[in-house]
Amino acid sequence: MSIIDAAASVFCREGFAGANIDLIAMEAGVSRQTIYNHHRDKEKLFMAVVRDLTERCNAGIFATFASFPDQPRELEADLIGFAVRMNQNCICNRDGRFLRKLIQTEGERYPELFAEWRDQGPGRTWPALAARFARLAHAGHLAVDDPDVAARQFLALANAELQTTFMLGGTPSEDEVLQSATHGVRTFLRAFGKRRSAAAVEKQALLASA
Amino acid sequence: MSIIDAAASVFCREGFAGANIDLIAMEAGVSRQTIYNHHRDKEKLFMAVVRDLTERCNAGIFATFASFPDQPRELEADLIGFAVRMNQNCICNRDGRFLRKLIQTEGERYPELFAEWRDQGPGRTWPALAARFARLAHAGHLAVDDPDVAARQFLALANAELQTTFMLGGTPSEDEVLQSATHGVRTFLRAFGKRRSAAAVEKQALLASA
DNA sequence: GACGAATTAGACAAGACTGTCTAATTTTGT
DNA sequence: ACAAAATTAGACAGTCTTGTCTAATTCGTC
Repeated sequence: MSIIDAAASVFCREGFAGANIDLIAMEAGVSRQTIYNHHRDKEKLFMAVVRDLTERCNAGIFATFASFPDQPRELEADLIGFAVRMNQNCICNRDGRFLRKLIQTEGERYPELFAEWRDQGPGRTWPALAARFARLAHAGHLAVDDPDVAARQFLALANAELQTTFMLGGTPSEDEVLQSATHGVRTFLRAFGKRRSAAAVEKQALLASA
Repeated sequence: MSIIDAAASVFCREGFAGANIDLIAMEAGVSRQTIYNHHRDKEKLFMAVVRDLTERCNAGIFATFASFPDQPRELEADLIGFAVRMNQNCICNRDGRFLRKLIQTEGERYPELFAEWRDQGPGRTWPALAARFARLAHAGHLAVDDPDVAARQFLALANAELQTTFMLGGTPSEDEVLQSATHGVRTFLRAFGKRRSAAAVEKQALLASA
């Protein structure tokens, strides 16, 4: 395991103050001196960890965005799939859990560092997701007035049933993720989905059975 | 400030490992020895803090539940008001912020303590809120199939726009809370509200003006 | 005012951690 | 194979923290 990975793990478990450099060195399989060679001190190491996690999470998020159903076949199923992927690849995975915890626990102590995270993370990802929903609405698949609000509500709904688990730092099971996403997307579509005419439904049923 | 209050404040700011008993004593305006007299050691003090916060938060939550619009006059406005009160009195206030942070930062370290919190907190409040929505649906004001899901989604929607602020431990402004609640309740009602007939709307308008 | 209980300041031992230093060893590039 | 660079183990000083102890002081109650 790399120094940064080991440090992320220990900082998350023990908090900044409780993290022990010797322990990080042990978990990373290097000597303490090597850590001090690469990163001047504990604080610099911590900042490197947050930067690394932010970058990796962003990469994961944008990769997942690429699978957004811009041209949905089955809107509900496609959005549920997207919500599940979002959860599994960006929110419930190691990097996501670690970054969330570090921001929650140490965010107030490092204002400028987390201002950077805010700009690079949510500041870039929310508009990108909102743009997807705007396109979906423009293509006539959704009745959305404010895409920014819709994007936030989409994820809030998809995660609605996972909050308690997230609180304690746990990882929801695949089933829980699927359940929450399914319920969330259904509610989302009850609010923003376009009622299809009876004719359209019949036509689709015919196409599906053919 | 009482010992427990000062301890809550310091534990939140610094984390368990980083919290300094001398600092807690100073902020509480007592000597360190007095703290050791009342609470055997740092860990016992920490547990007392979590228990106290859980109790106070629960009290606030149930007090706020009492203002749930069981017989709504204006469903949207009433639910927005409830969502705002929930946020201001239970989630954004001192106790709510502190308890959330302590659970997020130290939850994994004290499994049995936080199992207790889970039972006493979410385990009691979620069913209570779900029962309110079930009654509202039964009275014909909502079209809800699963009240538990609806309750979770209601709060998730009401807080959808406050997540980033919560992450960093900040307190959203009154305006932000109102905005988020308004958007959230509107979406909630688009999903679960019953379309009123034109006649019903006219009748209600007449009653209101009378 | 007097007596018992609670509180205080301060010293203290024991332990933990950070960050530095050194000298030896290993790895890397050529 | 050799030289430069990186890594290692271990010791070390300095600082901080917890939890205990003691003796003096204050507080509450009668």
